[in-house]
Amino acid sequence: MEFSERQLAILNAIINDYIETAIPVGSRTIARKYMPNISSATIRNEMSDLEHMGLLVQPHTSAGRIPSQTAYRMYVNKLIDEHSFEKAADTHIADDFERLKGEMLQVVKNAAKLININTNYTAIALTPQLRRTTLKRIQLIPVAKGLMLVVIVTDAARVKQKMLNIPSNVSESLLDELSFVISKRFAGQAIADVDLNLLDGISDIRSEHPVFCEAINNYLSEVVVKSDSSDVVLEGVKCIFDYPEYRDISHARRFINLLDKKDIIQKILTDSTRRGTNVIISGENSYEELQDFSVVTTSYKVGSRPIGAIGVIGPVRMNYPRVISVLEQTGKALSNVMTSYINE
Amino acid sequence: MEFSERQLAILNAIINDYIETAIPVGSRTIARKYMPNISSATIRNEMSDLEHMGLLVQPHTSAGRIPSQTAYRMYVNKLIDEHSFEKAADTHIADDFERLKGEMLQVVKNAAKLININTNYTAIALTPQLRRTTLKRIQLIPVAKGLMLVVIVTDAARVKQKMLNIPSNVSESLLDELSFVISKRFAGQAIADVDLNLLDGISDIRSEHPVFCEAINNYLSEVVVKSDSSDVVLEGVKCIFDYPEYRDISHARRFINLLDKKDIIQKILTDSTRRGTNVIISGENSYEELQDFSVVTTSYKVGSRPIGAIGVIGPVRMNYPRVISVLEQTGKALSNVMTSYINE
DNA sequence: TGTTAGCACTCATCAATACCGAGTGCTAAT
DNA sequence: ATTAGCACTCGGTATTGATGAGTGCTAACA
Repeated sequence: MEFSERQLAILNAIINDYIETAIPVGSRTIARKYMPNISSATIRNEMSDLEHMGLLVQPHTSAGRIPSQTAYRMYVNKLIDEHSFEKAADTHIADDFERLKGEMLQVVKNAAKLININTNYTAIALTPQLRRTTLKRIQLIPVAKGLMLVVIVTDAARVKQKMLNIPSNVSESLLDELSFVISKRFAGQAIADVDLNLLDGISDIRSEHPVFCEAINNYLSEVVVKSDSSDVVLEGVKCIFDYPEYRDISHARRFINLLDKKDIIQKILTDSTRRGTNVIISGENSYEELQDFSVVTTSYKVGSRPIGAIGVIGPVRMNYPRVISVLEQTGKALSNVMTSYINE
Repeated sequence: MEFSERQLAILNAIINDYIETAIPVGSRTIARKYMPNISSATIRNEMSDLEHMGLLVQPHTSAGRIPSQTAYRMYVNKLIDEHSFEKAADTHIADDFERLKGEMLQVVKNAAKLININTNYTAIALTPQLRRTTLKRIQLIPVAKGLMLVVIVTDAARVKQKMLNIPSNVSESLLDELSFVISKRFAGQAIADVDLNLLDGISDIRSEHPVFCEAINNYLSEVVVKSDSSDVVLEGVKCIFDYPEYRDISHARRFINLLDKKDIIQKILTDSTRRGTNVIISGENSYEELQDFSVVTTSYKVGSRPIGAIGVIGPVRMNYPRVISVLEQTGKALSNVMTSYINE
């Protein structure tokens, strides 16, 4: 598809105006605000053409036009190609991070809060994923007869724990010993590679408590594969009410429903962990649940290894340049913190 | 204040009807649905009296009446006095819990989910509070140069962790040794009582690394005092949209705002941890933020020691009998799980 | 003296109606 | 190719009137 300079200018003007005001924009508005030296009639003709090309949509006759999903897509692609979002947000994110070191979960929550404040959209985030981290230490702690707590600590200072049933003849000292041996043998390796069967010198334990060893192995492989929905962080849900498209209660309802289903958010964030910055407009392609919302995400890393993702969710009419800029800045700062824990 | 039998019956009818329908109820409705053998005119007279006593409110002339805050209070007090809520909810909560054992955080989340499903109001919960639990184990884990992770495990199988800065001359083996010594010395005691200064045989460590020991002590006393907002669990936010009073966007907005400020929820739940079942109607007394909402909470325990709280938040026109019943059942089941971890 | 029928009055809600204004498409003139 | 002009569309808002649920009061009744 080919566009004239002027068509592009008009399209851009419409997108920007609509993002700002949420009101369908008409030809006179464009003429007055953006291009005073051509008449509204001319713009009308161009707009008509743009509509036939599928870039503009008219909610009803005698209303102005709004950008189509395709138009947003073009706009965002150009934005990313030209890196023209970079100057869009002048924040103190990097500085703010300096004061916010702490346990990983908290760091990610703080990141979400910063994103929320700087964009005024609902921030979403995924805490560091175990699959992409290495083991620091494992601790098996007796809790009650037949019950123990497994605590896994990773290089990203992430802690994950779970209760496991154990045979009642497993002694406390055995748990201690095993904790020590496993931690020693597998420290620094990917969680996915931890496997009791590879452990020398405990064949007696293995043969005496096969069920027990099996249970630990199972948990380890499970914890690596399944990021559960409790890994999702939300911040600033209330922000949607600031946007007129959610005046209508049914829209607001769909939004809250979406956020209530953490597994969808988790899936989106997990997907985008491997992808770097990513924009999903109105749930394009997959994600029917995201109809009428846009999601922008980016990943954060330890070194060059992506371990989690942050993002925002909001109306399709989103301030993409600002959002992308804020996310990239935050992602970078977050990666720095994560990495510094490990490489120092 | 004195009431006739009939006045009480009428008041009760109004409350029940309004809870069910959310429509101001008029004299004819009462006559038709609840007391067909007296005329609407008589009921009108009684209602007029009840209004003068401050138990009914008229949204505007020529509308029916709705119960006042005082009326709800009376109603709830009677409910609790007479234990007449007990038959209000026939659930499978206790059974459902059987299948849901796991790590504490997850158990509490599941409890919240059950409450939400069984009441259709937004469930809130506070995870087990460290101040009220005893130490199981403490682990100091080196994460980077000058940085360690403190992991505290309690008898309620709750895990809490934080990053702490440490002097760079503190060695890995020292951390290991200290972990072992502290755990051994203080296991089974209240977290609040853990104090490195009471520890024999480490005076050399104390004198060599005073800052370091201080930091640990500080963190321990801090973690006990401050339940932070990350201890709050929410489930089923979307439910408010099922109730007509939140059709109005501004009400919905206030609700979401409230939930977004976790610290208020946390405060309410912390307060009610020591109180057993507790009903706050329209934020009576304290809590201005709760204007127009009601909160019902109950605590859960290890043995007889309350360690956390669960509850619901919803419209003042709430189905109190059912909610109280569900909460008490869930609280009991939750307490059983918590206690069983420890006493077996 | 408590209860009830009857009636005038109030007011939210809803449907019908008209009007305004922003916007379009088309045509003819420049 | 551009623009001025004009008829037409249609959502939003304001107005009006009818409807009905509800009240308060009074007078009659048991």
